Amino acid sequence: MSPVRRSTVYDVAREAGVAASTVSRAFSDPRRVNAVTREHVLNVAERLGYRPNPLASALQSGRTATIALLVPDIANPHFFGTIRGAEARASASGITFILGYTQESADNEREQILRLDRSVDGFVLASSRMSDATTVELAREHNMALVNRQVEGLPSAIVDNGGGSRQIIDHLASLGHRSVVYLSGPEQSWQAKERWRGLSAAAGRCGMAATRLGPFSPRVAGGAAAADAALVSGATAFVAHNDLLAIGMLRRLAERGIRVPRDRSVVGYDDIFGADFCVPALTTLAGPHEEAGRAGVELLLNRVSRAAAGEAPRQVVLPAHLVVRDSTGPAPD
Amino acid sequence: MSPVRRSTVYDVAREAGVAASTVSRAFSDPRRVNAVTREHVLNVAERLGYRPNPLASALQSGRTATIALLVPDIANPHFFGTIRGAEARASASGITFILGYTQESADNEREQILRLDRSVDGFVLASSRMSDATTVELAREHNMALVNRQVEGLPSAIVDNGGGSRQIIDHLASLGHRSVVYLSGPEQSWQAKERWRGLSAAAGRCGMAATRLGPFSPRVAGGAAAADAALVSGATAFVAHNDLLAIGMLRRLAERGIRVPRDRSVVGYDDIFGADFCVPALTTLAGPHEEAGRAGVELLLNRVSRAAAGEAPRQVVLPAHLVVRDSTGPAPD
DNA sequence: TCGCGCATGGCAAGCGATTGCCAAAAGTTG
DNA sequence: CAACTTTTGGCAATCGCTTGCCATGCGCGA
Repeated sequence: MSPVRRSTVYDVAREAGVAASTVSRAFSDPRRVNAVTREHVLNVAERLGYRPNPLASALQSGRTATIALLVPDIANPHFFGTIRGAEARASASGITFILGYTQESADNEREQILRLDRSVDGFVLASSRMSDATTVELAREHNMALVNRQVEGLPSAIVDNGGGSRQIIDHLASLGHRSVVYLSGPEQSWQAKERWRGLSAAAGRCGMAATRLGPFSPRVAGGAAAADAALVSGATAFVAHNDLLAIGMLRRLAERGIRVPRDRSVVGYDDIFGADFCVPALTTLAGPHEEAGRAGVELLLNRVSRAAAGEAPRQVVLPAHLVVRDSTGPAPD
Repeated sequence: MSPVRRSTVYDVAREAGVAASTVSRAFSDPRRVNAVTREHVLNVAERLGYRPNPLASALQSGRTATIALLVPDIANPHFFGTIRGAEARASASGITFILGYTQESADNEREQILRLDRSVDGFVLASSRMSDATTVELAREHNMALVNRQVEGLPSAIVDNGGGSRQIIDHLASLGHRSVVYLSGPEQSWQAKERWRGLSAAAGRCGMAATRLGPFSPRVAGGAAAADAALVSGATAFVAHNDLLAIGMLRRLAERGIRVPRDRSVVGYDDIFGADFCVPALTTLAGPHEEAGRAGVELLLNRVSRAAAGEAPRQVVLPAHLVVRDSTGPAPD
């Protein structure tokens, strides 16, 4: 492997007949060095195959040009959009992208932040499971932005599932449904709360009965329990915490001989890969999750400059929209 | 954010009444310091909330406790298994995990390796698009392991798609098919070559006609072109480069009124999320991809010690197995 | 001609750990 | 008890870059 000695600022400096500081500035602060000198230094550097050592640079300057994205569950296709968007935005700025997996645990999340602290310039937390208090406290010492979670005083980018839930209710209401049950996700999930808040508020407005069951494991495997519970509830429309759960429910309902959408309607959230080709194709609340990931990184990168300018952190809200497919239909008699 | 001054070895040293070197050793080389002293140092460190700065440590020691996984395409669910496995194995060893996305480009891959070089202890390349020559050359200066790609002299972990392809042919042959067409993936894809090699060899052995078409974009969107081309070929069995392509083909075939599996049979590779609930459910060659990701990291971590012991790099081959679902059936008359 | 300011480059002190080497203390052995 | 080994801790150099501060030289106005 690497028995090769990489060249350093000093090698370049010697070869170019300047001081190391000049080499450093030629790369990082062009205005600080004469254009001719700079050109010369860059040429020599090129010839020697010099690349600045990011570790040494970070150690001295405190800037790592690296960010970390922490997600609760790598297995969940829902996060792929966020991951892609975040990675793309980071690499567009030449920033190294660390992916951390917190296993749906707030402690784990906290631990990763502490561990990575010095190695990154900041964190993007996707669907963070930490309490508001813990989050705020950590934010005092660590640069961070949230995705699909809002906490007072912190920059965040969310897909408006709360508001979007209204679209679900309107859709169901127009199909004649009078009762809906929400199959809830993890208890610490801010999104689960938002979704329920949106659903119950909208249901209230149009006189529809709304109940909540759960929590259920937000995976395909959780669908069986959710479907059974939903059937017992007597509601005609089932809204699942996410598409994985919804797909699992569809499967269970089919097993039990319940016809969707004739007997019951099913709605999910996220519009994940597969939502369009499961059977029946799933009606679901889609959102620009890739965009949210991108925005999360953007907010993080801007945070320091905004704070310096005395501006408040931004809370970006991206619109969600309902994709109507085959899993919803008129309420049964 | 972080106006806080983190404590350093020196703070701990002063507070504990020892030298900084002792503090350092208390953490990294326990045998080198008396058990009582060590305990004391650790207590003081704990009290001061000391955490070693990984950057400073890496700069001096050359060890970063970080690895990078490079994948061609974050959007492809096929890689999720690999990513999960690799992440899990890395974090089990307390190793920071960098995810890089190479956009199916060999140049990009190379550039990332050069860029990250000093920041990581090594690279795991998943389905690398680089030529053997480039790979070997880079491997001289960089610690790396391959997943789903074999190159002479480098450690690798692959899912045996070449061998597994025989299972596909056997399955199709037993259903009476006499001709098969392979809808190929990216030209630089080693896997695509392996799959075709396996298919054509096995087909030859049982007197089945095998042809190859393509390359096609290995995504759902590529399925339409692939399906149309496959139909023209006249073969009764279609083997797609991966499940995404296969799902796209199923969709196109349905549009065109071709019934699967009655009129044609379709097989994919990877058994991705969704392969079991698309319609018809997809027959596909499944493999332990998570395991492959894990093994890739494992090989990387062991590489240095094995090289020191004069052992040759290992080439791990993990078995694939055919999952028969509804997209394959008896050959039409 | 003198003085002043600005552009440019160099010096050297860090950043926070690791580690080779040395010395003192403690333990072993005959 | 002398001589020798082993254990343990400290010193100080080092990893490669950044950056505050100083020195030089030049242009330019008065």
